[in-house]
Amino acid sequence: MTTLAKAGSGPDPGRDAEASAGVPARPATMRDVAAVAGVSLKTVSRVVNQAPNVAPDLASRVLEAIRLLDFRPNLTASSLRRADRKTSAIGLLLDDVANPFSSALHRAVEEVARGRGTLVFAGSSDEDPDRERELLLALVARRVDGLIAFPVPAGARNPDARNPDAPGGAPGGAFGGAGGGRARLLSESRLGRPMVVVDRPLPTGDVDSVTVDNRDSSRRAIGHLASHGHRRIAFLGDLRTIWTAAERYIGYLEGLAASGLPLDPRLVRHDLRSIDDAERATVELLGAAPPATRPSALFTGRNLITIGAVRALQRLGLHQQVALVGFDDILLGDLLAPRISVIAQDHAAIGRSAAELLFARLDGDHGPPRQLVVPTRLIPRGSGELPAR
Amino acid sequence: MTTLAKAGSGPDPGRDAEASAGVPARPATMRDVAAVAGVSLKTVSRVVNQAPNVAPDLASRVLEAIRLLDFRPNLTASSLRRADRKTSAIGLLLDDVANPFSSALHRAVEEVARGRGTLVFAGSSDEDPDRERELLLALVARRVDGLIAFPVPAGARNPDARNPDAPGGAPGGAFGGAGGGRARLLSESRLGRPMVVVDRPLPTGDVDSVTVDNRDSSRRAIGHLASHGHRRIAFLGDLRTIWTAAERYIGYLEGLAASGLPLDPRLVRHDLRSIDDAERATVELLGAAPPATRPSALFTGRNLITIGAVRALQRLGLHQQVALVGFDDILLGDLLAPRISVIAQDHAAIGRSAAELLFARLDGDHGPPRQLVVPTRLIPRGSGELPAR
DNA sequence: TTGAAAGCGGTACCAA
DNA sequence: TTGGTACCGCTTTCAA
Repeated sequence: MTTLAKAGSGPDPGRDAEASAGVPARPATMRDVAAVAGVSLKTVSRVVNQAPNVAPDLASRVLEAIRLLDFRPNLTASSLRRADRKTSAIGLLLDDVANPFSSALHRAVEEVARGRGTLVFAGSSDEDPDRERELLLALVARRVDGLIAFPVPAGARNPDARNPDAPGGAPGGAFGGAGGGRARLLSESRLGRPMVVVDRPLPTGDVDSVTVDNRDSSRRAIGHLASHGHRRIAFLGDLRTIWTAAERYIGYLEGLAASGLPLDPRLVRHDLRSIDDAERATVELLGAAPPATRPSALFTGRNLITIGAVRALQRLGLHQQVALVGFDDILLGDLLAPRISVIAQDHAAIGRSAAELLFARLDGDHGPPRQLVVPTRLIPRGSGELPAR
Repeated sequence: MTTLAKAGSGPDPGRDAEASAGVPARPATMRDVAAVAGVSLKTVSRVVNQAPNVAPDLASRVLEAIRLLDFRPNLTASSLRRADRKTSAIGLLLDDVANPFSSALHRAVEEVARGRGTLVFAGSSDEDPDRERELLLALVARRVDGLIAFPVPAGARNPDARNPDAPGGAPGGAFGGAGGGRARLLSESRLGRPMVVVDRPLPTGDVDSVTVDNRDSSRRAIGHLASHGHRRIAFLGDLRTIWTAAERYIGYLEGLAASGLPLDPRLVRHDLRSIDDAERATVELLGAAPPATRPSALFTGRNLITIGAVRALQRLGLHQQVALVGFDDILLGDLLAPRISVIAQDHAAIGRSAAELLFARLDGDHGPPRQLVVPTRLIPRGSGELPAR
């Protein structure tokens, strides 16, 4: 018997359905392969996993059957039984997968994961604690090996209290509560698997994190503007409850102090949440006020704010007069006139570091929590070098 | 006995490990919950799945045990046995998750998936057939319910022939071949699960697809420029082997014809793969040539090309003279001077349509393949309305 | 070197 | 209403 034999445990009614009408056939299993190849299930397993010590003729029979049946291994079934329990999948919880910051980080995480044969589940929290919770539970329900997450700030909005039947991946709604209520899932770190947070650390500080030196780089930005003669530098920032926004503001204050400049509260605008907010605030700062109280330079604390500020400057025709340094690079910032000077975060490095840290944990690193800080880079392109006056 | 009883099948050595040292405990199972609650496994299953007809007191005992053990259902185990076999996960194969087009589409897919309790595996093919294949196999190995993919064009590069031990999710390297060689996996559609392709259809045309009306919108763009008096309109496009690039070029030709303009081959540049390529080509078109043969308007076939063209125009100081319409919107295109007129693709609509189509298939829609076409929008912002001369 | 049997964490089916 | 038992596709253990 040199060719394939339909030997083994007799005819296989399950697979026969394949030949019939357009009904999608059940995918072939190792058992099917074993039956067609006339070997045991275990032998198929050995061939699939490239185990040593399989007779060449048996192996080739199995390979042939695999081809014939279009068999593809079921990793979820295998991970269920395997000793290491790994699903070779990780979860990546971003604020918004479509945000350039997030997607650049995503890409870097993907690269590291790929080198480890791992796939990435990505999701957007929209800074909503309920969405964060829902996603986290769905990820854990699928037994991801680990998690990388932008933690949702504690004070974030929560429009409707607890959706009664949220469409979470897992049925049932009784899980994950450490005594019910709106407990923050992330900080509990009771998810039972390694996690690395990015962009901002958790208040508890007991979780691995990767952030940038927000404070120092903001201080440097102010120093940079001051070195070009600016003495009235405005700050435009996001919600102060957001850790990064708060840090950048502190850096601003430190920068003023270091340059011997006084803080003028009239030059500070917090809580800007959108491009429009920023545009309005910029117009206010520059338009209404008497000339003597106007800023000659702006420090914008986030990319959306930078965009709004640029828009306002252009509208007012002041883009060649008022200097600007923005935190976080903006795409095409080098096509504008003047080109926009920024503090660039290395999103790829952040993602790479986070992924490498996570995989180190998965490899058994049980050391104390690590707080990595990735450096930023001040890119002078023109807008930050406009002289005062 | 009103409180929880450690009844059932006696002591549970597995769970006892939890209390010991810092060793991460095995996650609690339904069996553990059953033992603690003093009920059968099946009753726990009923409670978890919110099945009707469970006595309230039993249910609350189970809930209490769930809380106590921090139990979280294992969806992968459940999907293995469940009749529908659904993993509630889909695969999204993009060219690059960090590309704005892709990530906007990703976000839209995520939203639809979320409404269905489904998570999204995202990956980047980089237009590399080997990466595409690797990702597809990894996705199938995890038994995603369906797939949404940017198909890698047939003629795409393939730097090194078949990596001998690619770190694919699945061990072994004998799968997916329809007879070995570099067979295109996507077009075979032998993955055994529903798939929707986006951006470009498959040559075979037998797979659901969502694209935009590349040809018509390009024709409209040319008509738009012609209506502003332009008679010498240049075309700058990507590789002609890419379907979208080819369609847009045809639209360009049709547009010229419709406006009664001759085709001047000297105004056509194909195979531009990067911002730099486009910048160089634009400089060539406008700089070297004698004035009479220079274009008064540019039609750029892709966002990277548009950026390169803008950069060149600015460098040459021609940005207020030479008109420009670009295919696909560019972020911040409205901050430039002049603001850039574009044919905007509705990436969110593409993603939404693709996801809805996919879920319709998952719901049992067995109709013939559908080829959806999403309309585009010509956004006049200034650069496309500069007059000729 | 090969295979039989148990079992991973759940669900389906049927009996009590 | 509740529980027992087989079993999903695969790996592990151990015997042949």
